[in-house]
Amino acid sequence: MDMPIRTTDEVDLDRLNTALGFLVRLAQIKVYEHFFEECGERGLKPGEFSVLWVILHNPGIRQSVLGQRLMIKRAHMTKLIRALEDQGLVSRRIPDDDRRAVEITLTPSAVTMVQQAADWFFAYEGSIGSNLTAAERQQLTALLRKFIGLD
Amino acid sequence: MDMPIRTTDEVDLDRLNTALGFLVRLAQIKVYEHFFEECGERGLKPGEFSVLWVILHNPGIRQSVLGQRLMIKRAHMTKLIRALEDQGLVSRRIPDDDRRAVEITLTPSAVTMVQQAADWFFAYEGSIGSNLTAAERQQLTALLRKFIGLD
DNA sequence: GGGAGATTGTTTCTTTGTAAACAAATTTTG
DNA sequence: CAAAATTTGTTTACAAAGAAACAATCTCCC
Repeated sequence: MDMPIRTTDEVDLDRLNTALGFLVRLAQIKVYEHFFEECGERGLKPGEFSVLWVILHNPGIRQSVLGQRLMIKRAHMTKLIRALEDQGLVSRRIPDDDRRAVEITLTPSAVTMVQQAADWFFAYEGSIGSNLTAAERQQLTALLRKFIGLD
Repeated sequence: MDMPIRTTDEVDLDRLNTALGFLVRLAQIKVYEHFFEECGERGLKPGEFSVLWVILHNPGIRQSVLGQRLMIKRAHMTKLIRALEDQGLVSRRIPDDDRRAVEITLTPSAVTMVQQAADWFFAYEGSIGSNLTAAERQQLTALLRKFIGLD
């Protein structure tokens, strides 16, 4: 009778070892855990920051377009924007030429706040993948961009 | 007054373009969407399959070890295993040498089921990243493995 | 041996995100 | 032009996943 597995590195993943979807999921979880270790106390989550950052760089962007680019579903986007509005960070405007749509802008105070948050956010982003060499890191970034279709 | 953004590819992501954590998140969402397009009707989700697959290859594995390897939190693992048990796919055994732990095994019917599911699951896994060349795909896999610390 | 602390799993509560049904406005098409 | 189909955002209901508190067991150390 063989010994059952007791420790993590004994575990045999077999074909899962080279399954791209599986590896991406693990990478995503690792990134998230790493974020909350380092920036958990900052009060701004990765999703919130990226939404604010994109609005900063694309003032008046429509909710639907923002959602498409960040791959956030409409139903969820509504809640995110609503919460940001409640915090006084964004304002919504219904354009005349399409009264279904909503155009989103940062409030003046949010502009400075996001610019300051960018300091620690991108410092954190840079610290991800520190077990890779600079070349590997850049290669991984490029491959992910191509994989996602962001080129 | 400049025109607000109307279409997805006009959106300026600025520094987010090379932010590894952000790209990983997008990749993960893309994988998930792709999975449900192709395999949504199969009745077995990626998380469930990977749990069953790892139990198949590591019979008697402990719940905690399984969770560590797949990066699934204990609280969530309890629910997953419970659901699989309710479907008659796994059985739980409390070992004599540590009566806190739970050892998990596939039921005989689950063994054949998982082996069959592996056909379409890994076919799907192989279809991920079809916009990459074979070399790029392999490179991405290797980099992700190193990034995760799976070597 | 026995108490302090760690590990393992469970339960409960909350957060995050999705799905489906809906309403309003716009576009398409016959 | 008017009916049909589509787009956009919201609401409601639900599923997936994590956090914290807890109970049971085990380990360590005196």
